[in-house]
Amino acid sequence: MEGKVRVRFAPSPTGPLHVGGARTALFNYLYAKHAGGVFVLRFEDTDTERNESVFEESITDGLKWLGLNWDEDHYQSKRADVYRRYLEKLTSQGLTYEQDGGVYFKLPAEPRVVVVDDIIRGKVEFNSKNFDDIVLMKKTGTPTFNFANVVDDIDMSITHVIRGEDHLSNTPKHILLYEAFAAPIPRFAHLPLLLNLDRSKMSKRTGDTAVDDYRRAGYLPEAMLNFLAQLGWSDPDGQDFLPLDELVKKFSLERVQKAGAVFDLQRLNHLNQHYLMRKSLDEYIELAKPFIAHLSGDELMGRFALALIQDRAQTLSEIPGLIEYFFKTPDYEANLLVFKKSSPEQTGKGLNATLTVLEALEDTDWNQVKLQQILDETLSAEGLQPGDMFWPVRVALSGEEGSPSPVELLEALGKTESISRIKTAINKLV
RNA sequence: GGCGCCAUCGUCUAACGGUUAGGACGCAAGAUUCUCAUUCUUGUAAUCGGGGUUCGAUUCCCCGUGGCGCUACCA
Repeated sequence: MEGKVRVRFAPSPTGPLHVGGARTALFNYLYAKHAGGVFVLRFEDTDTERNESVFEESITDGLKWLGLNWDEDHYQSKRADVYRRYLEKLTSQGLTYEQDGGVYFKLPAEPRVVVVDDIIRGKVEFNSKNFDDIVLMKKTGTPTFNFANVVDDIDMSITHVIRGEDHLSNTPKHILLYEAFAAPIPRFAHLPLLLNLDRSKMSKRTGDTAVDDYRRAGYLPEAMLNFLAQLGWSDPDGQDFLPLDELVKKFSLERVQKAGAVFDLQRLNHLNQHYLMRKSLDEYIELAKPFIAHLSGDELMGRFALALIQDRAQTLSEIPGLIEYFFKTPDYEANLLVFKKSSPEQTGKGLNATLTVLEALEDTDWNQVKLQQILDETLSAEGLQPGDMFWPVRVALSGEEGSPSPVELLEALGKTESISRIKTAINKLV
């Protein structure tokens, strides 16, 4: 029987959690959970110059937000004794030497071919004659990435190394170290890189690359998860929307793409809107709260407003812009009141007729069904076109070219405010 | 420069040698008695080039081209 699957996500806390890192973490998580294995989080914090604890928090917060819970965590900064012990194993075999205060690993005297057997890419051959001796310990006394990474993967019994393709070229050096330690070599899987629109490596981008940027912009974790999962992997059944537990069930490294994948925001937006629209109103309100804290007004009306725009926002951060006019008097040009197929005269007629019937309407009848009925009746009684009435009433209430329908707005705003706004519109028109 | 990886619509991708090369995003048009959004329908658009292998290549091999990565006492 094979040993239990153990994978690791090994970020260095020199920056906030990057979307590429999140994708790597996700694939590790999916592979581990699919196999009933263990997902290890290992901070590779040996670069004391660039490490910051805020970045550790960014990484753990980001993983938690996405629901990628880890089973163990480790810090390389706390494992100096381990590296010293492993270094001694190599030194006692005469495989190392010191130079300029650093410790180096001697490459094989005779050049040889090192084969990386990659799950995604197949067998990749490298010749050791193209490498330089490997630095194991810096003169500061801390281990290098190449050394600490391999030692930890051995020491933590990592069975599968799933990481970005940018590490493929380092892998033959790592294999040489595994061999020197007479340690079992894990399976490797090098993931395609995430790319900018211009197909350059995404980590070099200047815009939003941190997971937290997207969280703050109002993206949902389930949308981000779905998006990242399908950057380099595809569901065998062609499903576009899969929750995390479904991803776990269906994931396999065999279906991972070899070519780099462009991070296309339009697709993320689409996924986000999809998940946003399907939230219950109560959930939606909770999600929206932090984004609309600055808008004050009647709570019930706020609830109405959010219900009306729920299928219109792609991100939570768009919400305040979409519901602002519910909370404050809209500002717009008078000519916006006139529909393109109408005239100022007809528009005025429509608004005045509407005002008259609304003022006569009992408070108890102030609901969408009744309002729609009454407006329809008025329309035919006055011999008006829909654009002579529905459009200007809607603009009078919202001040926007695009918005929910007039009866929805009337119900949400209530009688007093609606009538006030329609009067304002009539005055604007003359 | 050296070493390595990669190559299907604009983008994410499907098609374990035989399909009218499929889906999704985007875009365009239409329907849903005003707009926007939603929903539905339709349309748009791809196998990088050249050689092989094969009865037959998106698929296998070689060359070219292009993109990317690595080549740090960064990870």
